[in-house]
Amino acid sequence: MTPEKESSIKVLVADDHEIVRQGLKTIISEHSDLSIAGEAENGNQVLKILKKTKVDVVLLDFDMPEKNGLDTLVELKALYPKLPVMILSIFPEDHYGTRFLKAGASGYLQKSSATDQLIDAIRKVFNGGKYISSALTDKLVTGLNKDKEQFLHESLTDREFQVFRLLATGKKLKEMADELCLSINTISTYRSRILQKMDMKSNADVIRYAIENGLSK
Amino acid sequence: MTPEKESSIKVLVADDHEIVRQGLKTIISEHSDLSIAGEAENGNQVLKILKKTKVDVVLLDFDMPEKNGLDTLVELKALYPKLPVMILSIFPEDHYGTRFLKAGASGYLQKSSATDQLIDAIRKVFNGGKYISSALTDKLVTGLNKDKEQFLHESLTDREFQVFRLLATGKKLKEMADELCLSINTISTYRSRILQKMDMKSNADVIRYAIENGLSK
DNA sequence: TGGCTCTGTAGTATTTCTACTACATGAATT
DNA sequence: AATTCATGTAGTAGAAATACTACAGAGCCA
Repeated sequence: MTPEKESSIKVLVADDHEIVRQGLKTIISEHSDLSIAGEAENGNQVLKILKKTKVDVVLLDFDMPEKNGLDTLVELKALYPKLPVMILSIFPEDHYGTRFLKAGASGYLQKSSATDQLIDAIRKVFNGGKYISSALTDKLVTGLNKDKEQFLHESLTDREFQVFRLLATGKKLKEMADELCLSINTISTYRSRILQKMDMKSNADVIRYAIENGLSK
Repeated sequence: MTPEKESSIKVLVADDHEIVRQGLKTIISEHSDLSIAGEAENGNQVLKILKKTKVDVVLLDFDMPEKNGLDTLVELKALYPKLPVMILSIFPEDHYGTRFLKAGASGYLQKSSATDQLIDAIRKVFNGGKYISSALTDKLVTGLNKDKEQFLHESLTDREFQVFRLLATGKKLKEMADELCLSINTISTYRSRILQKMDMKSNADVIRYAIENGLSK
């Protein structure tokens, strides 16, 4: 492990894939102004580490089990409003980016991005800036003036959207309820609201939509 | 980069995520009996590298753009039947594992696996073995001995296929039963047989398969 | 020719889903 | 301040899906 420098930006790496964590650690430790503050497999570990360790920037995987990126982000921002959080995801930013930025993320980066971009992004959010791709910037700018909903799913609330994603992968009510610690009936209510908002009739429509719009793989 | 040793196992790393490639390279180069033969962002690059370079094992990401893992795997095995290929995926092996093994992969590993498992797997497939989880082994023993069908759905009977198509569009049991003038229970039986034959767990899998294989608009 | 396996079919019992209803907050609007 | 709307949450009852079992005919193979 790179010896921690006093002046370096301390980065907490959170991803459930060990391989990805390894990649991030390697990339970060190759830059002398950055260092690893710690690593976490899920959102709960992130919170635990933050209690004990000084962290300057959190790199948070979107899609973690147990406690996912969005939930973790919300908690994180409640506890540490000033801590910059970068979201990492395998999905294109134009589909999910705005949701995370609204929830307080400082940036959103696809995992397929170049390492240079990652480093840039970390430095930028450390200095209080936001990091978003130019594609997303365009979308935000045009989206503010023009018709708001380019995508049907953008009208969903965060909770609804969580359920939407689970629904799209064919999860059962019970599984979703367990995962989100909610009643089966609550999930079912979300489902109804999703179908209504998106003008759909069945789970199959949701799955199809998710696949066709790259929200599910 | 680690200097290449004459005796080491040369691994080609193929993944569209630079971060993941970096992680894989780091992990591999920490083991003295392994080395990096090259890296590729997509299937075409894999083929290009193989033409010029000696490679002992290919680590292939399931989900690459331009040319995905399965397509690449098939081409690879056609050109280099003896070259061991490990599939890496973010998905649990019980969802997709068998498909890849049927197509000639030497192993299937989730990206969330421990690095030790990755190293074990590479060594094992290099020595001509197969690397699969024990959960998956059970499944295979029951299903793999038969001749491979090019498409999973080809093993369905006509009736089953009719139901398959209806299922894939999200039709309800009652609707299907009416359309085919059969009992709801009969449709349900077909559904079970479809899932069993195609190694699937839910209607969502069917819908996904149908979309991805152009069997559903 | 007897026995297997595959296919087409359906009933029963249980589990899961869904529609409908309800209520508490908090934000927005009048 | 009062009211309305959006959101997060859950209960109940009825509908739908599913698992399990069963059985008959067709074809196969030994």
